[in-house]
Amino acid sequence: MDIPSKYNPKETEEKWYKFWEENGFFHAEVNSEKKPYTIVIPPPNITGILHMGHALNNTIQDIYIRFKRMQGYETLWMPGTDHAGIATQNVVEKKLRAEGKDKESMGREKFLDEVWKWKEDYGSTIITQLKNLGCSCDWPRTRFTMDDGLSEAVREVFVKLYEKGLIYRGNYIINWCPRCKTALSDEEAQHRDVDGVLYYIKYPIVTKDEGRRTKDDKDHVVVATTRPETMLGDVAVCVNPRDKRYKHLKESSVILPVLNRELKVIFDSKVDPKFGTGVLKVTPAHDPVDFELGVTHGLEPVNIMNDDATINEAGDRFKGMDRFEAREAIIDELKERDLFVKSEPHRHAVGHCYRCHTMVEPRLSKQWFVKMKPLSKPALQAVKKGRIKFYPKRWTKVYINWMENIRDWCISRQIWWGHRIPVYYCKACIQKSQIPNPKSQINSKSQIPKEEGTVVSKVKPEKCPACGSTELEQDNDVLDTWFSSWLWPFSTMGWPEKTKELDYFYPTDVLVTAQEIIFFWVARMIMAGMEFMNDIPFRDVYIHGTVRDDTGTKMSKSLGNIIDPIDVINQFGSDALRFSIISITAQGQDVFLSPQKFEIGRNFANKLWNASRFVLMNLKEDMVKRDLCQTASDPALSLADRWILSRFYQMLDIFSKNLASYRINDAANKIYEFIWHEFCDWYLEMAKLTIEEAHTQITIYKVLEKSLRVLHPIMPFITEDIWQRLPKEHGDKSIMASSWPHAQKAFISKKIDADMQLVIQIIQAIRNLRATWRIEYNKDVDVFIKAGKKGVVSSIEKCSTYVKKLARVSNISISDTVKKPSHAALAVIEDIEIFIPLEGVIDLEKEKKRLSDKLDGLLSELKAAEAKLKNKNFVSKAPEEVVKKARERKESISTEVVSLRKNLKLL
RNA sequence: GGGCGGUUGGCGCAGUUGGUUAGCGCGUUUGCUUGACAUGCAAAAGGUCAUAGGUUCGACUCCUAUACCGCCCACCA
Repeated sequence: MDIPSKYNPKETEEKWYKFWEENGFFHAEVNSEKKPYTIVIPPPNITGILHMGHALNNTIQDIYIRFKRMQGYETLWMPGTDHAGIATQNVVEKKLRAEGKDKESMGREKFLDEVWKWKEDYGSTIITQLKNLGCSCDWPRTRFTMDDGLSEAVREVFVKLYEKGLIYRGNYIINWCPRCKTALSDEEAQHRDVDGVLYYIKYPIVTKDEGRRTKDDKDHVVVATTRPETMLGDVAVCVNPRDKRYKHLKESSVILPVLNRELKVIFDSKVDPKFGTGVLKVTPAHDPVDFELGVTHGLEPVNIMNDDATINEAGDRFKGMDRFEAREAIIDELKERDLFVKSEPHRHAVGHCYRCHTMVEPRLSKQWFVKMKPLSKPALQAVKKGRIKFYPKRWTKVYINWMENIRDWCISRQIWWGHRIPVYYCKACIQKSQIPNPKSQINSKSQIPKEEGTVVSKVKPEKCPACGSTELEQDNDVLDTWFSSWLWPFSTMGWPEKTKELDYFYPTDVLVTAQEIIFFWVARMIMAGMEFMNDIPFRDVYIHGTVRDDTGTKMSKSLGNIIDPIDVINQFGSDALRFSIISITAQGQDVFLSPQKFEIGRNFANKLWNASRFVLMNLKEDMVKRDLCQTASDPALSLADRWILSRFYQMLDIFSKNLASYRINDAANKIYEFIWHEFCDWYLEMAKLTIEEAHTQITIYKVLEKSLRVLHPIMPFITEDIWQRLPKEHGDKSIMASSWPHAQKAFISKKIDADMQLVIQIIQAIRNLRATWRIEYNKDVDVFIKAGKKGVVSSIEKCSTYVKKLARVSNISISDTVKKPSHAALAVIEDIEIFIPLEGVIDLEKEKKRLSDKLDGLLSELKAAEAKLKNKNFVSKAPEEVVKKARERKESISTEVVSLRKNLKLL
């Protein structure tokens, strides 16, 4: 049988991937004969390129898909990408800017054409890369969140939720990214600790009743703020009603410095007297707490910022300045007017845009929201009742905690790329209607009144249902990308149509994802599944760790600490990447990567390749086409044969159990251990003795062939390549279409394991003696074994050929009563004694001399070490570490002396 | 402020319900080009499992506290 001496991953991977894809092995169809097994891919975004997180995530999914496929399930792995509204728009805008164009002058239609064109050109990079990784996705079913079908699902959901009163439009404080110029959801604003400054500013007091002022009262209050520029929008100052320090302010108002506006003093328990000075400036348009205060105290918000966070006309002479510029300018002015008290460093968490990392601005604006509380209830129940299980379990608590404190979801985005909100406004009706005063509606239980002149519809209505006007305009905003992703498990299968796919493949079996995405996606998918499918979207959620570099920092493009999976694939091969990353990722733990970690997989692939080469070089085709079960009863089977079969079936059992409990690294390491340290290190070496014989031929073939099948989900390419070179006793065209090995408990024998264990221990003991006594590696020795009480004479005798071969022994004498030969080396295993007579094997005199020379050297070293430690100056003055080391050194010398003396005695 | 994770030989990590000798990879030392493999083989050195208590016949494993590192969530301006 023909096999190259070097494994070439690149060539192999291309060849077999093409073979699998062309032969339709990835494709799943509704099949009533088989049970379905479904995974939906967490859709990567079209601007993305494959990173290590993807590599880990998709390797895990591919392992399960291949495993279940071999177990006879109809496996669907649904692939796709998401349109990543903000990210993609940013990328295309940047590209256009480089070409001297901008989206405003192009207009919406033309700009969107450009984005679609960009998507055609670059949007499938990641798909190609997933193929390089070996992913066996059902590519003909590939979906995109802006496909017609999925867009239809989005509109359907919007209308349904609106009609149920779960979608509303309102004026609230939202997170605003001044760079992307759009609203963000709470999840999209990522809190990061920032070294800020807390500024203390005087607000002069205007007292209506001068007579009530005492002499001690100051003529101002001091307000502490981290964002002085927002004072342009102040409408009040607020203190805690129980704060005695500020009782005198009851009838007063204060003057807003800089703008000289008169501000009310209000009292509210929301203010923490312990923070700053206990006086809060109230800026309803630019802070969520202040907004709430504004609502309860009936204050009209003053919006001071444009959409790019520059100051608008409400900021008077600061108009046009950037928010940070304005901050400086205001502080300067306050200092000039002696209204500035002090500033102190203040570390606090500030939201940042998750797409461009710009500091987000809390901003009052009119947006669309989803009311989440009603949706969260069934989703919470599904997890609490155990219908959906998290692995590792601890994420359950994180999920429940978030769900129980869920807040309304801001879903409108002021960008163009995405699903345009299916809402139409009738110009005539809107003019007639009054926009209601903002009330604190977030999480409120009351029904939200629908605005007049607003038509929510999947298709553009011909005319306004109220007044009949045809002047209808669609909302300019688009929906949050996650508003389409949360429907993914069913929208990809044709929902809202009742398709046979949905019926068969839904709910899916497992969702594999990273922790960052639990709130963005997992939680919302569960809510959507319960609401629209009336069923859970998946049964298991496996949360794997985050991929970090070897210093523990999260890998990210901006930090430049990326290890590109494609580089690793080019250098070591996809199998090596897959095996390595799986093997070092313990369940749910973060994984720290460095380039050399991928050598694990490369070396393993090399080992497997060479072992297979050895087998193929020695295999006789006509001898292996036999049934293993028939062979099992063959008395000719040797101890080694029986042992490796016993070990294989134990490994198989543990491997499957580990996969079932999402302990994938354990599974990977189990097969690694088996192939390398049992099959190669021991079985192949022993099999060399009887390689011509039928029992060895069949065993070696079966164990290799089955091991390849077990390893295939993790290392699909190399296993396919070797498998194809094996003699064909099976009709399968591909290993990926072959069946998973059946568990055969009958082959597992603890007795066989123990017998072999003894043989291995004896061989290791003899090798150890050979090394310590410096016996030339190719010199055969005689061995005397005194068997202990356990009566192992016959069992050792039976396998003495193994000992002879693997430990280079010419003669073995075993009995219960062997006497210690003179000048013999001794090893002990429990009550078994092993002797090697050294006369004639090594030069005894020379060895004696070598050892006593060494002993002399050690003794003088010991003397010196002892003297050093007796030196009081050294012990008291030298650093503790040094003294400790000296002590340890002394200890190790004395133990060496003891063993050397013992060995000398033997000579 | 709340929650979670980690602390195991020089380095990076496993250790599933508490049970004989705590494993793996890298690195180190020694020997080996042995007809599958030097991306390898053989042998070896190296750990009081962060600290202090507790439960138990028995604790790396369970409980309590402490320390350090890291992550997530959060409207103290």
